[in-house]
Amino acid sequence: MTVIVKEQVDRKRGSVPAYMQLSGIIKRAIAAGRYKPGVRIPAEAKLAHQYGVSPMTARQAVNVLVEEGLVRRVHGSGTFVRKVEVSTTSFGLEALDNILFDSENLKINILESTIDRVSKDLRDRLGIEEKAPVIRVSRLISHRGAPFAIQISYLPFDPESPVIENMLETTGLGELFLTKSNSGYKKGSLRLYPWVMTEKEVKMLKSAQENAAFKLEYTYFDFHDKPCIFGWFIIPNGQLPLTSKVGVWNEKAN
Amino acid sequence: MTVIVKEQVDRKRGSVPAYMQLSGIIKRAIAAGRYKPGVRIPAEAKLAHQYGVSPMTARQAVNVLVEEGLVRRVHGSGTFVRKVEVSTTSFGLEALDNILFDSENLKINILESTIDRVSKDLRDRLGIEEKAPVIRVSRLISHRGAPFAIQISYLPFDPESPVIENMLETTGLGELFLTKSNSGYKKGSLRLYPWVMTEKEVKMLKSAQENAAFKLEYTYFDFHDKPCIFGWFIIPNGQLPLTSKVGVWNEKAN
DNA sequence: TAGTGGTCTAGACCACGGG
DNA sequence: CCGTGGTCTAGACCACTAG
Repeated sequence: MTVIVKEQVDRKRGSVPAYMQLSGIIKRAIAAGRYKPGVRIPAEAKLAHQYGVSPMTARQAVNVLVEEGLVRRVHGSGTFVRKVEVSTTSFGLEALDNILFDSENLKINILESTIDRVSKDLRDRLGIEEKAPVIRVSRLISHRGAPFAIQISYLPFDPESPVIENMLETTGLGELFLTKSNSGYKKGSLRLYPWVMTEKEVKMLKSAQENAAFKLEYTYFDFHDKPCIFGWFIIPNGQLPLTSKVGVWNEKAN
Repeated sequence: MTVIVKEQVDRKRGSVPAYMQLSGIIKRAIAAGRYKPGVRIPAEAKLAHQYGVSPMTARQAVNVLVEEGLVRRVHGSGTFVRKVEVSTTSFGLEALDNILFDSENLKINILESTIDRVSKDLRDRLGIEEKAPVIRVSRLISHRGAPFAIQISYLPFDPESPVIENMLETTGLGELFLTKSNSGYKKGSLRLYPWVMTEKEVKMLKSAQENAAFKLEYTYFDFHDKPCIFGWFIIPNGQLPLTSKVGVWNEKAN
């Protein structure tokens, strides 16, 4: 006969926090199928009482599961186990960040740098007036000696700002979007597309076999909500792993 | 002379929760550039005292900003305003979900359905033994009358399970991954690639001008951690908007 | 050692949902 | 109405960082 011993929360000093232990207990119940998708898990007050913790601590435990996308709170009615579906998926750009901030292994070549009067569409994106000039810079970004991506950026030309020199001086991508005259951005908006590279792009990026790529388009705004840089990266397939996990992956760890 | 009146937290019943008001106050300070990237915001205890709320409430206010990626907590040293960078970006698949669960406007055509002995690579992904047979189903998914995506899925063939009928019966994608013999998945792993469509794919999806697409690959696991479905979607460019916002976008709203 | 965030208590009342 | 989650209190002690 198998005796199921109810898991307890261990309150010794130096142990894993109580709320993490409790969230682990619930997570294991979900992973084992004891709490099935769609069913309600015990109320927070009940969890608190059963495991001898305070309501706030029980709540914090449930918060962990909410943030992991495992359960959904419904005010007034309960907390329910979610189905494992596409919905909770999200892809982060940490991988891109790791490369862009790895300044030691990063090399940036300016391919072209021009001042142009550009299309209406582009002026709209940058929020600038009638036929004002715009700087266009295209760069080849290499990482660990291999071509990694192409970057195009557009920004309004301001004769009073030493922006061009800064743009051209940029060696680390930590400051890629940053210039000395700008202490940062207030906000940004990004969009990801699939992209078929042109022959020229394939050649520059030396990805001979492959012409599928991501196009990552960005617009960043200053503290007056004025768009001040617009552009995109072309990143060949294989350079930027976009992965995501859903459901219960770490039920063992507390 | 301009008098700056310090914002207060309004504690009337029925008003916005105190922690949301306080997070809004801090957010506006960041948006206005009063708290610049890299600098420390006031300690939680200080916030609690200054705005007349309890420490837990002040903490909850800061939690909001942490979740929005605006600040970073450093244990023992403080909470700091983050730069607006690529790092905090993440792309969600809600848009895909909205289509896949919009069963009224969804139509699914089985293009092909076969039982094969497949390559070692594929058997490894499905965690099955030596040359065991595998079901392959390819579907054309249409939404509001227009082709939306192609889906390929592989799953182990089990003669004792009525899986094939279920797969073929599937009309709504809510149950696309689900079969009657399966109450759900424990976990899943997804990966997004750029993809250049073949002529055949372009023809089926009627996206004449365009052959750039996303390839969304998935593996889902049952409650024994056994991979039980593997496959991918081919989604032409323009069908699946992947967007993300970083930085301060809603400083007005509390 | 002083100051920070991290955890936790033992309650309270409110807002919401469904019977 | 009752049970649920949502907000909130007024503290406590611990863990960590930096001077």
